[in-house]
Amino acid sequence: MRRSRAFIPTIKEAPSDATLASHKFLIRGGFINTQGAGLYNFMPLGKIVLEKIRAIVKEELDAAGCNEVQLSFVTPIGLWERSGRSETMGKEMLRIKDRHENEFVLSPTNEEAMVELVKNRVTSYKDLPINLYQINTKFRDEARPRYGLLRGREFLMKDGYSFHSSQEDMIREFDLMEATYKKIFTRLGLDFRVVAADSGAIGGEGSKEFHVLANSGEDTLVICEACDYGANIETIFDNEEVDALNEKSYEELKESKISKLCACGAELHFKKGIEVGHIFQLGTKYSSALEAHFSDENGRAKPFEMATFGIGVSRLIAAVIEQNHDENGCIWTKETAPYMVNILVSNVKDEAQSALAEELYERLKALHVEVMLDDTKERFGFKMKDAELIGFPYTIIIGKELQNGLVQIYDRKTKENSSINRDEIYEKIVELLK
RNA sequence: CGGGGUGUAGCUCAGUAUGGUUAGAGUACUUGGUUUGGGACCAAGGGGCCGAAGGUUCGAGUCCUUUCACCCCGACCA
Repeated sequence: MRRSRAFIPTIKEAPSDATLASHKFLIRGGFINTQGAGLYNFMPLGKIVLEKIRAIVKEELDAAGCNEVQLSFVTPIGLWERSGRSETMGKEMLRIKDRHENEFVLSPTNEEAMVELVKNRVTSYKDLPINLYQINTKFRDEARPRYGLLRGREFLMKDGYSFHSSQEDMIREFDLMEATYKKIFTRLGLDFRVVAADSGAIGGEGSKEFHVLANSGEDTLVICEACDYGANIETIFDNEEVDALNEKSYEELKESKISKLCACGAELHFKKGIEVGHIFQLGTKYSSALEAHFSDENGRAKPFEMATFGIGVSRLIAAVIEQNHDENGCIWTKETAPYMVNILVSNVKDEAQSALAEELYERLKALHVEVMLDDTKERFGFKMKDAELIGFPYTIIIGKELQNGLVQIYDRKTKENSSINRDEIYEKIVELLK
């Protein structure tokens, strides 16, 4: 993409309401803009990142044997009345009426709809197990949306549901999804932890959360560095005790509770996390309520054993930036960067600079490298600041050193600026991208 | 949903206690010139139903009423 043709409205000042780095930089960098409270538009850069994350989620789930579907976003209220969640989820569900005064809900999650989809279509134990997922818009009418993409009302989430003939098989799938989620977050280049969690409004027994570690995280995690143990603090302490923790008088709580939690006995640490994934063992809660049955080996009707699996896809965009940024802007990981390479022409009026940039641009495009050519007439400093704000992993600087036969590669993460002979730059950048 | 706050240029904000020329600054944008390796400088421009609706007044960005939106603290939550 040529910068001169791209719609990337970067701005110098962040909106006054943005407090988090991800919120500020995603807006300043022209990735997203605010449509209303908790509502965001994805502009070209944001859309590219969103699609990249979505693609990785899909690839790994498909590889694990899941089936992608797409459910309607608007659902009849009756669906929610049958499960009882019309009551229990309350105002979190946004209700609307059509011209006939029929009531509908903008789906906040889809257990009911997915059970209805499978009910009477999967009727035998021979058809099980089955794992269905979708990556689709959700709407939760949060009492107080905030923090940009981290807590919007409308968001993109992957929600998956598996159906089984036995609890053992459901647990097998649960473990498979845990492993799959680890692959996904590892590919995204994130530092994350899996912790024991509360099941909350979704219901169910065993549940694990996946947290991206970041100081701005809303959740507090108790983590053992020696073994795999980790838990959301909500599972260990009640609210009063959590308040006590915030006042740093937690030594006694630690003595009384935490010390008994970790089998290996090593020291436990508190860390802040952003929840980006949550997997639940549901059992038969929804299949029973909605009378979704299959026939077992003896011809007896049984409700499906179920599990459910969520990933906050749009939230992940913000999580990547919360974990990877500096004072100048975004630092994308290799799998999330909207463009891997930015070719910066310091002075577009200099024919030698432009010619080399054009040549490199065409060669990299031919290799299917995601490359931006900054061919705008801005000054060098402006372009550098812009490149840092957007967060291209590599910027090839073609500027005044070209008269000495040199160009530079600026590494966004390390901030190193290394000079390369102009004849070696193509091979060098291809090497870096491997 | 409780408590607090803010709506004035694309963005960040002055101006509102005490009503009174043609509503301001910075930034962004346009044009010209000078610059040219870290968000340049000079000059000249364009851009506002002062959130909306009523009201008081000779006169309202400013006062009154209603309403909408947004933000912050809490409670709640992927």
